[in-house]
Amino acid sequence: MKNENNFHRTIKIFKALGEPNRLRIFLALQGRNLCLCQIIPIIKLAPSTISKHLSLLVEAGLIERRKEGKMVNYKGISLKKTDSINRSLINFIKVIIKDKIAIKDIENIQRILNKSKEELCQIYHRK
Amino acid sequence: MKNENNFHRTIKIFKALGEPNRLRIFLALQGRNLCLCQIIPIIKLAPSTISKHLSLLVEAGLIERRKEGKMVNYKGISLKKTDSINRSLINFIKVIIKDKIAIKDIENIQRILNKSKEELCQIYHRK
DNA sequence: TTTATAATTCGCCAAATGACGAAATGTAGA
DNA sequence: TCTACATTTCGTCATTTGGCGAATTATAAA
Repeated sequence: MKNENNFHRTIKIFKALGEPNRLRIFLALQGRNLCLCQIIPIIKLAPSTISKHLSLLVEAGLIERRKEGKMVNYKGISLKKTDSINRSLINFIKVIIKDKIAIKDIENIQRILNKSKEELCQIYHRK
Repeated sequence: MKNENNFHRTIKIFKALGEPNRLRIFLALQGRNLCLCQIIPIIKLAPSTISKHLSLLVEAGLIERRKEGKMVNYKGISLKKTDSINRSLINFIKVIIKDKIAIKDIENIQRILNKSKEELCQIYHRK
């Protein structure tokens, strides 16, 4: 991997993860596939805001976007095909993921996964 | 170390390093002691701006401040007494430090270290 | 092809950020 | 004590960021 762009890529990564709601989204997507409608009840922000956050995380190469029908699934980058910068992020993630806020979010995710995506989408569309 | 504050501490770290000039300052201070007047010719910003950046890095626990007479020396946190978050940062640093921008800054530092601190201070005071 | 709906883009606003120069602070030496 | 000077704090400004709702896009189903 070229070192030339490491600096700018690093800035993007730090900027992306330096915002509390984005860090929470990023941690929620570790080893987990979630679509926008599932992230809304975790982060509790407007769909458009969350969508923007997700785009920034994709831009930084921290999560992956995959379209599936009408829905768009997001997940944390797979650890196998990571470059040296991403690899060094993994330890970081392992530490932060044990944090109170992250744990609370993940508990919340368990509850959300019991509901269908369709049901979750209806909640925010009906208002 | 308590996990409770990891989240907020992580935000502070990412925020601090997500700004190009601060990342450059942070990298310049890895294994190196520099005072404000030495950082000015590297980063080329107003003393007050650099001072503010340094304060943010101190706040995030990424660098240390030590007063020595009229001057204030800064250096990267020592790796020995680091906690788990800092330890996981070290790998990151090792990757970024090889970047073009960081290398250019460090070459510049070599030239600056040949000048006396007094001389460097005079440069920005005379205007 | 029309309709419903999941997500994104757009336009706006308030708050935060990064920059500067001027003023203030603190220390060393005269 | 007075002066010089290294750094920080303060006040201001332009730019960026994060939030929202409305409009748009894209896809699946009717």
